[in-house]
Amino acid sequence: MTDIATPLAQHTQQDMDLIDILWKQDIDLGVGREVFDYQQRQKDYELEKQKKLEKEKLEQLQKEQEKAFYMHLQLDEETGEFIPMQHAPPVEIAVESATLNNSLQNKDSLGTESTLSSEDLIYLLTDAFPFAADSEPYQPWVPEAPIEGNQNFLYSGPNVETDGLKNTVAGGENVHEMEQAWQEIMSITELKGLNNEMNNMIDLSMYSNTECPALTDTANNYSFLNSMPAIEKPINNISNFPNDLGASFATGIPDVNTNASFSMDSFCDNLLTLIDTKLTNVVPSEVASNQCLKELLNDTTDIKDLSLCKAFNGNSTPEFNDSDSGISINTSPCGTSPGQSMNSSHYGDGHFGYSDSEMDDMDSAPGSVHQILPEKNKSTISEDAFFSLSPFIPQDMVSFEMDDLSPSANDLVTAPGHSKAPFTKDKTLSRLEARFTRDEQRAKALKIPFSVDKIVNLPVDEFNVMMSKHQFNEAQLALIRDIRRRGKNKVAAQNCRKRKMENIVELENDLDTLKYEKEKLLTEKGEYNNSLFLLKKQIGTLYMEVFSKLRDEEGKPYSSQEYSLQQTKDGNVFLVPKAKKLEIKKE
DNA sequence: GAAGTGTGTCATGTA
DNA sequence: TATACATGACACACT
Repeated sequence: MTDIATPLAQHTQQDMDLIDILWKQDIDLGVGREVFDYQQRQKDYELEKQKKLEKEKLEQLQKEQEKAFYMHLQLDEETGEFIPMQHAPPVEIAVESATLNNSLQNKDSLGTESTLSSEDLIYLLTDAFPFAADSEPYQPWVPEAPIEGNQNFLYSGPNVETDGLKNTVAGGENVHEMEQAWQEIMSITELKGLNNEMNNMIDLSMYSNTECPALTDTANNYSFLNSMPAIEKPINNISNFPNDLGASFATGIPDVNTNASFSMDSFCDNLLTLIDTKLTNVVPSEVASNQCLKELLNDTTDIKDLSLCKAFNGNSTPEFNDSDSGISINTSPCGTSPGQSMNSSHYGDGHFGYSDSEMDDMDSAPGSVHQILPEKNKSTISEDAFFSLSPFIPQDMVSFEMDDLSPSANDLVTAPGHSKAPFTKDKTLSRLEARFTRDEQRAKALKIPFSVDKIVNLPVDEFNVMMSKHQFNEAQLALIRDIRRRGKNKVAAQNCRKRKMENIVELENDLDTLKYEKEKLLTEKGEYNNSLFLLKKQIGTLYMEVFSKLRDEEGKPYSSQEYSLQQTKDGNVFLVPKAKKLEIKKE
C-alpha cells in the first residue's frame, strides 16, 4: 500500500488495476486518489524539503542570536543569575567572527549596537527560544570542515540581518512565549548548583576524552552551552565518561544541541538517569571482569555527590558510602582483603577435617587467609539488588541460595559472640559479616547446597529427605549437623533468655502487686487498730459507768480495787471479788 | 580500663 | 537411641 514510489508510467496495467482495487477499498476510509499519484507526492516531497531547509536556516540563525544575546549578559556570581551588562561593551560578533566565516560577519550590524534595550533582549529571547512552537525533528549538523576550538560558531546560513529581523518581529507577537522564554533563561541560572555538583565529576577525567570523540565534538559544538559558564563544566565533563556512558550520551545530546526548547532540568535528568541506567545494567553482568567499571564504582563517592539531582535520589545508589573505610581492597572481585572472613573461599575443600574451632582460628588469623579466587560466577543471581550490585560481595557469594540472602531477623543481628573478626573497626566488613553468619560462610565454603535456614528449621522428616537427595562427605555431614544443632540451640537460647526476661518482668510485676497488697493490709490494720482502740475506750467507759452504779447491802459503792465485773459465756454479768477472780483463773 | 549488656556457643539435663 | 528443647556457664564484642 505504501510502496508506490515508482512512477505511474512505469506501472503495468496489472499494477494500475491493483491500485484501483486498493483505492476503492480505501476510499471508504477517506483516502483520495491523489494519494496514489506519484507526481502529486513528489510535489509534496519537494515542498517538505523546502520547508525543512528553511527551518534549518532558521535554527542556524537562532543559534547566532543566542550567542549575541549572551554576549550582552554577564553572570552575577552572587545570585547566579544572568543579568544584562550595565556597561555592556559593544557586542562585537566581529571579534568572534575573526574565526567565523563571512556570513557571520554580516552580523556586524547587530553587534555594533552599544547596548541592547530590554525590548531587544525580549525579541532576541523570543527568537532564541521559540520552544515548542516550531519544534522540529532533529537534524544533525555535520560541519563541512574540521572544527577546532571557537570555530564552533561557523555559520553558513542566510543573511542574518534580514532573516533575523523577520524572525524577531514574528517572535515578538507572542508575549506569553516571551515571558516564558525569559523565565526559562532565569531558571537556567538555577543550575549553578548543578554546576557545583557536576564539578565533582571531574575526578572521572581518568577516562580519556578521545574515547568519545563524537561526544566531545557534540559537546563542543554546542555553542550555546559553551557560552554559558554555569553549565560549561557539565557539558565538558560529559566527554569524560567511559565509552559506554559516553556513547549513550551522544545519543542524548542532540536534544540539547538542536532543540530550542531544551531544558537543563531535563538534561540533568537525562544525564543522571543515563548514569543510573548504566550502573544498574552493567554492574551485575560484568562486575567481576570489567576493570573500567570497577574504577568507576570506586569513584562512586564522586557520582553520589550528584544525589541532589533527582535522578540520583532513586534506588540505584547502593551503599558505597563505606568504601572509604579501607574496604576498597574488598571491592575487587579478586578479594585481596585480609579481613575476608566472609569470603568463604579460604575455607575451601582443603580444610576438610578441621573442627569449628580450628576454622574459627582461621577466621581470626588475618595472615592465614588464603587468597583463593572464586572459581566461578554462578548465574544464580540474588533477588537482593545489593548483592547483585555491590562490588564488595564476591561474585560467587551471589550464588548462595535465596534463603541465605534473606536471613531471619535473628540472623541479621550482628554476631559478636565467637566471631573473631580481625578488623572490627571496619564497619562495612562487620555489616557484611553480620549479613552472612559464620555458619552460612562455612556452608558456602563446603559447598553445601542448602541454606542455613533450611538446615536449621526443616522438620526432621523433611530434613532427612533433603539430606538423602545428596551425597556428602564427613566434613559436610558434620558441618550440617553442627549448623542444625547450633541453629536450634541459638533459637533455644534466645527463647530461654526471652522467657527469663519475661519471668523477671512477671516477678517484678508480682513484686509490685505484693507490695501494693502489703500497703493495703497495713492500712487496713491501722484502721482496725483505731477501731479497736475506740471500742476498748467505749467499753472502759461503759464498765466504769456500770461499776459505779453498783451498791452493796449497806448502800456503799464497791471498791474497784477489790471487785470487778466478769461476764460468763452465757452472757450473765457477775460482780466478782478480785481475789476470787484470781482463783477462778488459776482453776 | 572496669562494668554492664547482648549474643552465640557448649555442655548437660529432661521430655 | 535420636531428637528437640531448656538452661547454666562461658567467651566475646560492644557500649
